[in-house]
Amino acid sequence: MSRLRFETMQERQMDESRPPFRYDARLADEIELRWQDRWEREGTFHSPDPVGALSDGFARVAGRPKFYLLDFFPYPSGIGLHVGHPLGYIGTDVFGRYLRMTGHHVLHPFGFDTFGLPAEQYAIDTGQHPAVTVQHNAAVMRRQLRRLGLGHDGRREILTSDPSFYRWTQWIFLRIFNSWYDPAAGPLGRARPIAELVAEFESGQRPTPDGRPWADLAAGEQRDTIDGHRLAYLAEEIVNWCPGLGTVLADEEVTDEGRSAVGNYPVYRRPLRQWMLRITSYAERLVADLDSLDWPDNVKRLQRNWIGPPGGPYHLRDWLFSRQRYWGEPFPIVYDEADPTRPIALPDEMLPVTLPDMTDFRPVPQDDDSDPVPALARARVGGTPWADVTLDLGDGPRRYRRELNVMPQWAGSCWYYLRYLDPFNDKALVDPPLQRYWMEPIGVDLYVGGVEHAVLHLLYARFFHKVLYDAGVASTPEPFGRLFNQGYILADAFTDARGMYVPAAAVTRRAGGWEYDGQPVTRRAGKMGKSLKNGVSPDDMYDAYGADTLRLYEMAMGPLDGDRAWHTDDIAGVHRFLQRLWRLIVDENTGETRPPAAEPLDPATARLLHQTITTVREDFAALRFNTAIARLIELTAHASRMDAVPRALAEPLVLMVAPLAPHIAEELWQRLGHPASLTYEPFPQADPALAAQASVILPVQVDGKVRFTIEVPASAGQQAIAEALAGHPGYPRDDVARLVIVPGKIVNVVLRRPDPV
RNA sequence: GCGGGCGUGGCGAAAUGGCAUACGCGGCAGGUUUAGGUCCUGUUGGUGGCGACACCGUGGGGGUUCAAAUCCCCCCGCCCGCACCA
Repeated sequence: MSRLRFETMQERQMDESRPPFRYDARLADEIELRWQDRWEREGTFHSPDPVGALSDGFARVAGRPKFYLLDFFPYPSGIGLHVGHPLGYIGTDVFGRYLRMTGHHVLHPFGFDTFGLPAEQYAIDTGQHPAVTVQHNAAVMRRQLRRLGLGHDGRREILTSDPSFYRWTQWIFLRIFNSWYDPAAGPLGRARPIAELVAEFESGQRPTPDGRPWADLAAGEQRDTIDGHRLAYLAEEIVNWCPGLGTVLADEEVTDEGRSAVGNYPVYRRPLRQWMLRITSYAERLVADLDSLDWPDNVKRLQRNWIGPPGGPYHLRDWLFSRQRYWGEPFPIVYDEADPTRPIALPDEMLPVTLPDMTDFRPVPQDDDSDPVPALARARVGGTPWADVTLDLGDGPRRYRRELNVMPQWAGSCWYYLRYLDPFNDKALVDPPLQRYWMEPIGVDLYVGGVEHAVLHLLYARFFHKVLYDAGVASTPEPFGRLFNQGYILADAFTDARGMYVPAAAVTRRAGGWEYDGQPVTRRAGKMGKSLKNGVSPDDMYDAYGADTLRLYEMAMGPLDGDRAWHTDDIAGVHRFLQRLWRLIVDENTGETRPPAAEPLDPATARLLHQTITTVREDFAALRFNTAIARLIELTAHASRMDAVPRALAEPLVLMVAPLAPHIAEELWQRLGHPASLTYEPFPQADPALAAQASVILPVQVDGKVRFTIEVPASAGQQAIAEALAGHPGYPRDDVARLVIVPGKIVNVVLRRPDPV
């Protein structure tokens, strides 16, 4: 193969020149698996709640400020991860570990969005049931992410397709269905229970649309009036109906010729009766409350543009909330056989409405002029249609017909962050004290994910949250106080003379170009993936370098919010850094811990250490992991030049590396004599007195060009610097028109201009 | 078209008004090694010079300032979003 061919154990044993205890992939693998086991065994990343089922151990962290750290959860792909996927997860893990070491009580949960089209499509493609494939795929991802050493509280993991979860998605739908928006309540209005609207009509406090007394309206008219106010309602909506595929399609799935992109079937624009959510009622609040959020400006702008200009012509339309597919949340709605168009909400006690098991759940092609048939129309339970059900809704057992649409992909992701707070609660969506403890005052303290969800997911989740806020379930007006968009990992792709992609891993760098199999190839930029043959598996990186090196490399590539190009060759740099760090503390020939020197730090080392602590703290706090790594590499290089590393340097260095490369740091920390995990060890504090320079070297410019430098006491002010300058032989004293002195920074000597002739 | 963003060594990048290129890759030289690889040390923007140095240099042009990669204007190039769609 290529440069990505990894050394075998046999080859390693033949290599006698390599020190046996050098930090390499083999040693990293052993260290990492051992610490991952220990973290799991000790529940290192379990975050105790103040009350309830997960409150054990809360006393230990009771005084700490809480921090709710959250990743956009993924849908579990069947293909497995490439190294681009976990970039954001590594970033939040590094940050979470830093927060724990700076005295925060961190909640960092993780879960999977397992309902929806990607999961259903994968199941269809592989001929298996989605309930099976999502479990399998989640297990694959769970293993790959665990191998990265991510510090999640695994007890809180949720899957949106789990009935114990989607029971509450249905419960939220019922809150929406049983609410109406009162624009007169408060400055921008709020949602109120539908029962209060009924009471206002009945008492005459609120006039009916045509002015007749409420009691004079027929029962059906009363129902239609009420239903017309609900935040969830049925309406005729123009959709892309593709009979050939048996489903409605998104605009993107329809070609310019009006046919389906898949299969090239005709697509018809036609009105169909669909569930809608009245998100437009919240438009003004969704715009106004953006001002309170610490979000990237471009995401706020996208949301504002999406919702529309302020003050009335809102373009935003209500949210089409039903799908004709199988793999989604059933609606908790039935229809009376005698009145089949008016929806009836099920009571909370009848939740969850579980999705029936179906062996053939694929959409079925239809005739051109037929209506779409939801997949659930074919579901049968014990020989009878799942749709037909006998229920007692208060007036004795009657026959009803179930709603056959399911909710869209987005439903579960609109509120999952609340369920992490109380995942086992079967009495409530979330226990109010837990909701208040973790969410107040700004909601999730940091939410990290890709910018591709800048509009829809974040807008829909804000809408759900505001409904829950109006209903008194959520106590903050917004779900996500701070948002951060991590960048994407791109990778070089290469094409040969015929324009065909060649495996990027087997391309080698040549002076002035690139070659594959002895032939020159052309480099092209592209997203990492199968089609460009440039995917890199994290498993290969573990085999070649270990997880700590992979983490460090991804964090060192550049700013977390920027796109960056993957270059496997560059990993060697951070791997060498970890090898040097290891060698400071471990004798790579014997495997013995080198006894750290006991003497105090020399002033220059102390100064560098404390300056490094200062900047690394600032960098971590601002998610600038790339520059933090540069400072730590410099400090390690300095330590490498010492005969023996004093404990007072080795320990803070290991602690500062720990958020980035936690496994090797734990191992070294233990070898330095600390039996407990360093997860909750205080992050080093800088001593300003030790960080201070006695003197500084100031560059002296003459007319803007640096000519020489002077050394002055660090505390020197304008006067002292001017005096030091006057004594320097390079100072052009007779021609100075102006002297600009910026203490601690620079001096600029402005010369007199010769008189124009 | 409209809106937004970006442009710095061979490459990823750092510097947000104050010595441009920290840190890493790659390159070059040396050490270790039978050799290659690994590892270690030094060096590495361009041009000129033996050299101390000098000049040029952050896409191009102009401006503000003692001082501009950074702030302003114009131009060029590239990227993203543009409405119910996962």
